[in-house]
Amino acid sequence: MSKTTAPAAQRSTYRHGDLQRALLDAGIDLARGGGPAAVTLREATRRAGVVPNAAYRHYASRDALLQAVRRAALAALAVAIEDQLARLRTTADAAASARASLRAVGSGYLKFARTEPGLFRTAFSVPDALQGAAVAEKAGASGLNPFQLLGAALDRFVDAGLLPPQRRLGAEYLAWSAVHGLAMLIIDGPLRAMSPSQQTLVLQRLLDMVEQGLVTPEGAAAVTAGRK
Amino acid sequence: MSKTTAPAAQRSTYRHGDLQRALLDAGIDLARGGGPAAVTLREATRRAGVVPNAAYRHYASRDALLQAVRRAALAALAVAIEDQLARLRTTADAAASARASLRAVGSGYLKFARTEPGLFRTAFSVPDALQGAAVAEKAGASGLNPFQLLGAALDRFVDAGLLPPQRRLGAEYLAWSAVHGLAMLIIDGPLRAMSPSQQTLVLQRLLDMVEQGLVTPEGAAAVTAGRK
DNA sequence: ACGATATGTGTACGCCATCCACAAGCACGA
DNA sequence: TCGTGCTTGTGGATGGCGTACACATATCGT
Repeated sequence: MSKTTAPAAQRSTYRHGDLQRALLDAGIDLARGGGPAAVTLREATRRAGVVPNAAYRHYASRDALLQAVRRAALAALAVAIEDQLARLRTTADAAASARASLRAVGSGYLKFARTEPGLFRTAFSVPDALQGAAVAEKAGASGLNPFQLLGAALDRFVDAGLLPPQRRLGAEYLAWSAVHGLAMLIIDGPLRAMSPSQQTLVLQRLLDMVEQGLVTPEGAAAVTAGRK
Repeated sequence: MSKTTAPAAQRSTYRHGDLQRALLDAGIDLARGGGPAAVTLREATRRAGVVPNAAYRHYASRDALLQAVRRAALAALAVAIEDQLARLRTTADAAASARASLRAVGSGYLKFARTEPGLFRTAFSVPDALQGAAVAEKAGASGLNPFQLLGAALDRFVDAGLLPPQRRLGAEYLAWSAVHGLAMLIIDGPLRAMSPSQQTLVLQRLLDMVEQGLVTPEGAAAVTAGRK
């Protein structure tokens, strides 16, 4: 009876359907709660109702799973940024809307870091392989990169004539560094204790100064004139 | 013979002398090579020539040891910054020397991040206790904090009349964020692949823009006038 | 000289990643 | 239709890790 026809219950669970996806989801959930250190093969498989070794059919190692979670976290950050961008009302004033979109990117970035610290930390955690020394960069460049979104906001500054193209690259690094650095300092740095309202206020002032650093004197003059 | 007077060799290793320090040194060495994940109680005790549990007489947990290593790494970063500051030639021009010291802090910060990525990552890694949610901030504030050094550089901007005091706090956040963020992006972010020479060039331009963001229009005018 | 205290040892448990051999389901061709 | 072979999950084992508990040994104050 048990030999020729296996019990249906056992057979139904033997094939999971989409274990790869289930493991990834479990990993994301773990990262959300406890950062990269919390995503463990055994717990992920446990949540998927499967034996630990089953994971190896879909991910070469724990680090491979973590890498997938990292990509997902990065994508989630990008979505959060796009959310903020979508909130913007369209305006005819190119300069104003360029500034607005930079602010949207910044606040989306920060909001994600604050509301999903585990995922944020995971997104920027270091793969095991890189811990020691430099490693040849892999392809990557999957769609919807947060930094690309920030770059797009800078494009609008260039289009609006606020930022001369030859200063574009330096401006990009400044904006990346400022926003990312602020998020890091707020997440686990000396700014951790600040209240959320104060944090957004700091972001506002920081972006003011970034703009002041970005905008070429002539551009700034033009804007000031236009504002009056 | 073996009862009344124990053999000297055994007695000499039973008391380690300064195991606490030895464990910390081992931990620092491990962090240097492999980042925070590499500092493990068992390996540290192994290097100190002692059994794993001995560590618990000096550190309450692995995380406690890691915390000590973090503090040491932070102090090492501060030393690297002071090194760069010490290289500066003294000048009468207050404005010029303020700018120079900001640059020194920035390049010290970045140089440390590049030459000691393991320690840098360890310095800013997150204690286990904080991984999930916010936690009441402990005292900390030990001497020689990198961020205090950056603050001191900004003091000189204020003293030189380049930065109005009421903009001081925002300026501090901008400078922190920009420098720290750039270091992060270079260590494990999208700027990892850049050559060191290009990285320092980016730092230069970034600091230019930070200054431009810092300096009040009147101050800038004064400086420009003075330069001519 | 002796007892309290600090420091290191031994043994053990549970969690983890990972390796190997095996079994169960499925897909496709003889 | 019945294999035959590939994919996916299982079982069992190994070694590393943090950590708890009981024990041994050195040192120090009285």
